[in-house]
Amino acid sequence: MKLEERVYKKLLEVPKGKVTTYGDLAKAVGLKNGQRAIGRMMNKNPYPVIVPCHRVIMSSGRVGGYAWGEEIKTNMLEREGVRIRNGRLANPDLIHRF
DNA sequence: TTTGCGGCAGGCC
DNA sequence: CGGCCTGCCGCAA
Repeated sequence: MKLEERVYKKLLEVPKGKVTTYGDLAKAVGLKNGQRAIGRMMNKNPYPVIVPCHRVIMSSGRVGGYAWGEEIKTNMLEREGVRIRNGRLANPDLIHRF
């Protein structure tokens, strides 16, 4: 199974209302410093909507980028119950742990 | 808080 | 097959 396959699968473990970070996701699949690689895979997400790539944010707490626009990403998160304040995650407890 | 540079998979020569 | 470039990051300075 390709790495990206594992990444998407891993991401499906993140429940609605919670998020994860690029770094954590990278490590979850065996990459020590593959945050950027993860972001790239998300960007080219072959399974839009099915894979909740909008639940992946930066370790700093900032929302991070999104192929369809950061606003869309933020709205989707808010709609799932993840509050965002000025581009930042309002509640750090919402970060899912693998 | 902003800046710079390291690190990684995948696609394209 | 090898090298170069890109891209939703991370962290130290």
